[in-house]
Parts: sequence; C-alpha cells; structure tokens
Amino acid sequence: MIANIDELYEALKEVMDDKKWWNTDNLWEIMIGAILVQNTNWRNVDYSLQNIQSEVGFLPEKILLLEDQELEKLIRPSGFYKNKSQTIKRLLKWLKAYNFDLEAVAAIDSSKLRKLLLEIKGIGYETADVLLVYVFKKSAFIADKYAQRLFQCLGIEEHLNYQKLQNMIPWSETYTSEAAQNFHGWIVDYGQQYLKNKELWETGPLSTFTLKII
DNA sequence: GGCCAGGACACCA
DNA sequence: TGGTGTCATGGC
Repeated sequence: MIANIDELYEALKEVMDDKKWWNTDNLWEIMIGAILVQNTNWRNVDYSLQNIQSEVGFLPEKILLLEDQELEKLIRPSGFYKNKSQTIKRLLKWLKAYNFDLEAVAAIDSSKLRKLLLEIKGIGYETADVLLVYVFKKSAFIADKYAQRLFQCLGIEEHLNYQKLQNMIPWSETYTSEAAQNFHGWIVDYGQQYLKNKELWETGPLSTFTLKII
C-alpha cells in the first residue's frame, strides 16, 4: 500500500503543465479515441479520428449505421482495426439502450458502471477507467503503463500490472474527476518526458521523490 | 528495417 | 492467477 499518494499528486502538480489532455470537449470523440489508442501511438489515432470526423462527425447513430468494412477503413491507421471497430460498435450499441444519453449513464453508481463497461468485449480495465474519468466524470486512478513505469522507478520492487498497482493505491473518491484527469495526464506526460530510460529518469524532478510504502 | 505506441483477449498450465 | 501469442498501423 502506498501511503503518500497525495504528496505525489502535489509534486506532479508542481512540475507539470496544467494542459488539457484531450483537445476536444466532444465526449463521443473522447470515447472512440479511448478505444483507438489501445496499444497505439496517439498520432495514428489522430488520423483515424479525423477520418471519422469528416465522414460522420462522431454522431453515434451514424457510426452504428456504417458497414463493418467502412468503419474498419476509417480507423485503419490506428491498427487492430478489426477488433477496435467491433469494440466501438459494441460500446455504442450498449449506449443506444440509454438513448445515447451520456448523462443518464453517468448517473449510474461508479463501481457498477465500471462492471458494466468491463462486460463489453474489447474494454478492459484501463479503457473502462479512462471512460469513467473522461467521459462519465467519475473519480478513478488510471494505473496504465506509464503509471506502472513511474511507480517502478519510484522503488516498487515487485513486478506491476494494472490491477496490482491499482490495488496498491488507496484512491479516495474525494479526488474529483478533474483531479483524476490531471493525475493521469501528468503521469503520461511525465512518462513521455522522463521514463524512456534510466538516464532520463535520473534527470527528472521526481527522481528524488520518496514513496511511503506500508 | 526493427521497434514502439496511453491494451485486450483467447488459450494454456 | 499468471504467462504467452495474436491482433496491425505509421513514424522514427
């Protein structure tokens, strides 16, 4: 268990820019981007998002009307396009039962909503948490690869995976959705700047941060 | 030309 | 529960 997660939050806040992680307020774009970015470079995702934007403008009804092959063609640049196109359709079909009313879905209790999202094939822990935090404005700690790398660098000895790290973090829902977004965004940014290799890590401002492990 | 990028899943022991 | 192969593209 990590005892000073709040100190890490403050330390990141101190050294990182307060930029928005997504360049859009369109929740449907964020949702689809969250699926497309699975194990994929953001640049490639951007090509796909532009294709979807120009073809159907992120309207969920229109996306569901696309033939499988049409959707696959639009998202081809971001890779794994057969899997991802089906995941997008499954998620949108699930949301159709709520009349595409994202506010109604967001009203569902956080842990129940997480379970429901995880029942959708193609949505795993990370994507579910990203959707919770960025689309449904819930509070959660996103324990992605960059977070795992960061905590590994900070001295966690055992090999981490998504669940292990998340279980080590006593995440309090007193953190707002915005705080959860900040935390995640800062960690990813930090990872891209300072977690490429050991030498880089040692030049970073967090290399002297001391994790309290209990 | 090999390697990587904000995963997820089926299959196996 | 935990490890491994598979799904795929574009940029560096």
